[in-house]
Amino acid sequence: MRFKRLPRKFYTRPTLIVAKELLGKYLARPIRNYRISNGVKKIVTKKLVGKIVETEAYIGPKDRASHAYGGKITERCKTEYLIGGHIYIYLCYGMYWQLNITTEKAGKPECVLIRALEPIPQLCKPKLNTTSPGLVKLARGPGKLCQWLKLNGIFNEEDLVTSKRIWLAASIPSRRASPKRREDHGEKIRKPQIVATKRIGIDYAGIWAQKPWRLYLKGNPFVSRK
DNA sequence: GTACAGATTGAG
DNA sequence: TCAATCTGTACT
Repeated sequence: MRFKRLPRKFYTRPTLIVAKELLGKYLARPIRNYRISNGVKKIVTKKLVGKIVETEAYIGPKDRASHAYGGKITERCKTEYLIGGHIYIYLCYGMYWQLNITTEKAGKPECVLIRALEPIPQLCKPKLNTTSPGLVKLARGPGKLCQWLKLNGIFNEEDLVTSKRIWLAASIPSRRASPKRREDHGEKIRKPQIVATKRIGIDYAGIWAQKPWRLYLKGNPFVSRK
């Protein structure tokens, strides 16, 4: 199976399970640019692909660190109440966009913050330069990854199950893959490979700040705050 | 209306 | 350590 998109049911499960299983999944982001050359409009397509290596779970309304704490609905956080599989993206500190993915059924304001990606050079178009020392910094951190993927408020409420400009897949394309192959669930991340720590930047949240809801792949150099 | 903190980041 | 600079909240 080649780059098959994660289905709705992947996202409509308990948030901590989704946050854990998002690790190792691939995020694809085709970018179409229009260039005018001699009065002729040309479409130039780029594509960025990265593996998710760090996530954080936000479980409102009980979670003091969640924007939906106490069940509040603001212009910003109302997106969190959509059914699992939608993008909740918001501006942090007035400068940096934060990419979240909603979980659970509609009306439950829970989501997963994507904190870091490992860019996959050979899957990007054009291919990334693997010798570049800047590769590791491209998407290490929630603000950085949105800059790299050119994500902003336009993507708020985007549906990852149907969107043509961003999606998630369990596995990467493989020439060896047979069409008859059984469903591919992608790279299996085993428990010892996952580190769970307290979330970053939410020390105001009392006991909720201590919850081990930040998850990342052990030893992965693309994880933030090393 | 004003004041201030925040799921960040890079410069000094 | 600090400041960039929007959004939400708690005030005046």
